[in-house]
Amino acid sequence: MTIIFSKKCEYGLQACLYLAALNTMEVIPSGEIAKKLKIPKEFISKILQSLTASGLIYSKKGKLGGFSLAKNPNKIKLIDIVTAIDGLELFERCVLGFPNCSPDTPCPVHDKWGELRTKAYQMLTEETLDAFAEKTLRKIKNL
Amino acid sequence: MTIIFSKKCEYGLQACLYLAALNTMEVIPSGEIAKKLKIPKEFISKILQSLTASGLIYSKKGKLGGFSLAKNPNKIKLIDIVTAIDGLELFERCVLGFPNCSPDTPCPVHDKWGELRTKAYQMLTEETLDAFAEKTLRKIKNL
DNA sequence: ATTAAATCGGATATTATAATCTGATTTAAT
DNA sequence: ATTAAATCAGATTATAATATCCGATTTAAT
Ligand code: FES
Ligand code: FES
Repeated sequence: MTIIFSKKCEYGLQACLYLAALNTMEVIPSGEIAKKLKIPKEFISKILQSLTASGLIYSKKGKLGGFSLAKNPNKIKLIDIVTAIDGLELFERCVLGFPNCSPDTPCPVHDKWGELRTKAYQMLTEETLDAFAEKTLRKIKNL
Repeated sequence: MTIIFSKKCEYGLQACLYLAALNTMEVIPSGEIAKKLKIPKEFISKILQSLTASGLIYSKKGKLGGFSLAKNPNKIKLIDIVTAIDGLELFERCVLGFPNCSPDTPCPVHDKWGELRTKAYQMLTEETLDAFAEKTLRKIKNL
């Protein structure tokens, strides 16, 4: 096994990308999100609830309720979702599992790995959700 | 949560790096490896057993038994250990969890992520265990 | 031969993640 | 008012990863 992000986080990222791609202020019920992304409805529901608590997602209760992004997609970055769900451990931990990942106590691959995870962090940081709309829609079409 | 390699794989990598750093052909009992790396003895024992089955590790049974690398450290790469324990899923899977990661059906970060994981693969591939000996010993000293 | 110390195989326990279920509440339409 | 469809909170289940335990076997030294 090998994971970058937990399933929770993967689904959270997918759902936020999807909501951003829809480019609407209307709320979308979790059932529809689950159907479009082909992921379990109850699970994505829970995840969106927690993102609502984090303030990234807005939710509307009751009939005609659902979820939408809490702010403009050009204000949300992938790293925000990762931080809210998985945290930033990935960018602080030794890739070989040794304790105390730091330049002072480097493991044999610390330098190379440090570069890569910095770039991964940049990948999640430099663009906002609106930049991904087209590619998201194209990817979702093929599910 | 966020993982690159499973604990199994992390410990396997650590143990192989340690055995390589010792630069000896003598076998080392799992108890000593566990003590030096501060990891659970029973667990690393199992992991080394499976690596023995994979042919990366040599094991000697009975009193004065233990484990050593099955070949010269300059013939073993980190990727060999990763492949044996976690497999190569990390380098084939979509980082956002979408199905069908390929240039034909790219997710929004496919291109950037593809570059990074290629470099991660290189990191695990281009050097052999002997190259890591010094740094390994220095890291282990601080545990 | 006996003992001690190790791997080995298989089962078991523990913990974390993933997924589902249940019932309460909210809200819009009839 | 009643109904329908949604979020929400909390409990529960299922599955996988992590860790430990036990008994058998192997091997070296006494
Ligand atoms: S110590 Fe291993 S990646 Fe930093
Ligand atoms: S499709 Fe997402 S990384 Fe390739």
